[in-house]
Amino acid sequence: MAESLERRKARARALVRRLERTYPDARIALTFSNPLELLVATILAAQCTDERVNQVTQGLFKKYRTAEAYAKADLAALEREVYSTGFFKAKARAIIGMAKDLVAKHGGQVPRSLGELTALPGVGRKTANVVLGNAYGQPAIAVDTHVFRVSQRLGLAKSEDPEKVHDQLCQVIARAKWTRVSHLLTTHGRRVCTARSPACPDCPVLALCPWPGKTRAFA
DNA sequence: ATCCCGAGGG
DNA sequence: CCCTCTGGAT
Repeated sequence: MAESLERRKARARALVRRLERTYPDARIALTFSNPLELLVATILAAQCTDERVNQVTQGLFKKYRTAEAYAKADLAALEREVYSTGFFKAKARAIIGMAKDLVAKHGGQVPRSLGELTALPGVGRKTANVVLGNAYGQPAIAVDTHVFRVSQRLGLAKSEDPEKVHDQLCQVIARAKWTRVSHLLTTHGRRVCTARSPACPDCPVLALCPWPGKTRAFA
């Protein structure tokens, strides 16, 4: 007999309440409210520290201020500029391709719907949801590896498919809380519920956690 | 050595 | 479903 939806929602509420009290300062690490800047910064953030993204974007955002500017950018030059964030060839290509699409199909503006965002080259489900939630104030859960892992361990989602995890989270979390929960789960994943050696003894939701592997890293 | 606030391609 | 792309942190 599977846990009922109402039961799972109640569990999720308890978890979120506790995380909310533990991480009142939880927020997205890349705080660009400008949609284009947030979009570019989020693309650069893949497999890269926030510090380095902030470092690289400082110069980048002075040079490129519009989608048109990125669309006309020299590929080799942009590759050099984003080099230290890793995946530099793919990222530079993605940014230019995305910008060309913004100019050609959206008047140089960053669109506001999930479908339009993910249709942009280089923009996937995670990046699109970051933009929706943090630049446009729409309820949106961005499933990065932290949110995925923490959701699995806390039993908020069961699937191995990130897409389904996203949907299961949306099912169990109140819509108004989506963006906030995204930040809370990411913060918890970075600070405590880490991939390799989770700090279970210090975990604020240990009592609510059904993960079979909990605390064993320290046994 | 292994993983990471991903996405596209085969 | 698998693989690849990359530097950096641990």
